[in-house]
Order: sequence, then C-alpha cells, then structure tokens
Amino acid sequence: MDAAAVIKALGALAQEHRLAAFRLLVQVGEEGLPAGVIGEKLGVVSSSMSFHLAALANAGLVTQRRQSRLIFYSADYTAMNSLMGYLTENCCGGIACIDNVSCCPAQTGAAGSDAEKDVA
Amino acid sequence: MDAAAVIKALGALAQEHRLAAFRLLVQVGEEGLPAGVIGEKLGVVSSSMSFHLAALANAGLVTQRRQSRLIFYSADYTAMNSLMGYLTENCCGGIACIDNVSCCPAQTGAAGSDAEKDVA
DNA sequence: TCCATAATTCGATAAACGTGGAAATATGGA
DNA sequence: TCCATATTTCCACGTTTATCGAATTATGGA
Repeated sequence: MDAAAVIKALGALAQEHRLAAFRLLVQVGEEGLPAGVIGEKLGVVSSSMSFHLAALANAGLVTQRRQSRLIFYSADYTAMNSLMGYLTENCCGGIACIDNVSCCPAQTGAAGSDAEKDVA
Repeated sequence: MDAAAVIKALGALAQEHRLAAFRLLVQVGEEGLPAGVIGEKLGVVSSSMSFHLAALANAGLVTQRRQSRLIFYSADYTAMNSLMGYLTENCCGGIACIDNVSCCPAQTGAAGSDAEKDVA
C-alpha cells in the first residue's frame, strides 16, 4: 500500500457517516448490508449514502455485490489490514514494540492471523 | 478517544504533506524538528507548512515547543496509539486476532492496551 | 408491458480545504 | 534601538466536499 492509497483510505474514513458505515460493515461481517439498510440505520438519505459508499469503495475499503435488486456492501478486511500495516510501519516508530497487527472479520477465522505483509 | 477525535485525526493524516510531515516526525523521535526544517524537507512554503502543522496539532497528533527562535514539532505517540486502538477495536472486527497494537517511539516501551471504549 | 422498489447519477448550493504572497508577531544579536 | 531570522496570521483564489431533491438506471413481479 503506497502513500497515495493510504491518503485515500484515511480520507475515506475521516467523515462521520463513512466512519459509521464502515464500522457497521465491519460488525456485520462478510455478508455485508444493502445500501438502503445502511442509510436507514445511519439516518442518511439515499443519494448521500450512495455518495459516501462510493467514496469508501473508491478507497478500496468496501466491496459491493448485487443480489437481485439490492446492492450489498461489505468491509474489505484486507484493505483495512494494509492500512493498519502502513500506519504501524510508517507512523508508529515502526520497530519492535509491535507484536502483531491484524485485521479480520469477527470470529470467522477468515483472512486473519498472519498479518499479510503487503505493506509498502 | 471518541469518534469525533478519530475523525479529526484521520482527516489530519489524510493529506499528502501532513502525512509526510507526521512520518518525518515519527522518524526523528521525541526531539522533533523545527517548522522551517520540516517545510524545507517537504518542499512546502512556510505559510502552507504552518497551516498543516496547525492541523496536526489541532488533531492532537503533534505537540509544539519553542526553543529560542525555533518551534519544534514532535509526534505525539500516545495520540497515535489511541487512534490505532480505536481502529483496531472498531474497524477491524475488534476481537481476538489482534495480539498487541502499540505505537511508541523507537524502543521506548511506551504505553499501550488502553483502548478506552467510549464508542457511540 | 407496466409498475414498484433499490440504487445511482445529476444539479445546485454552501462550506471547508489547500495554496502562496504579504503583513504581523516573537526572539535574539549587534 | 535596529535588524535579521523563524513562524504564524491574514487574505484572496480556486478546488474539493457534503448535502439533498429530482431524474435516471437496474431488477423483478403482476
């Protein structure tokens, strides 16, 4: 993950509704939620929500998949992992004191525990 | 660290020159660097640099101290620690798979594991 | 085909951001 | 006191953001 991607990701999370949406998606796990449900839970009108979800997707933090009439958004744990990796390496002294920083969905044993080091 | 502070911190880091400045300050350690040196290293004119450093300070990510005519800026590792803690807890599934996320200057075994859960 | 639902795109608007030159504010030395 | 240096503050200026209503684009059912 290079600096430009990191800035994009940080910028995507640096907004009330987007941070809330991302947190929500992290909580619900792999399956994700339809755009409408996210907007409803957050009290954001659909066009605004769409704008924010597009920003998160553009930053690579969420993925979308259509299921009939609904478009489900899911948190991309790998991207969040990379972001955490970059911050740890570049904005935290980097050395020693960090044992293991890994970002994975709840308990789903998915994508986790090995801290895939694709950092810049 | 509450959501508002997190958004402020993320927003502060989500900018090319500010991210570069913060990384630089993390590298040099506790002592920090004078505003002028930072601007020079980054190729940013003083008024702009001042603007960005103020943003980082306002977000609590850096501290400033005057030393004669120079104003030294230093990375605030505790703040970065809190930010990492929030992201780990709220944007990473939170549970298990994270062993230890700590942000400290070089080897200084600084604080960690506080993660104050004042989430919304 | 026609209609309803889900979501996005478009348009306008107000606010915030990033930039750099110029002026103002410390601080220290001659 | 006067001057030089370091930094910040002020002031435009143009760009990007966030918002929300309205129009548009999928999708599926009757």
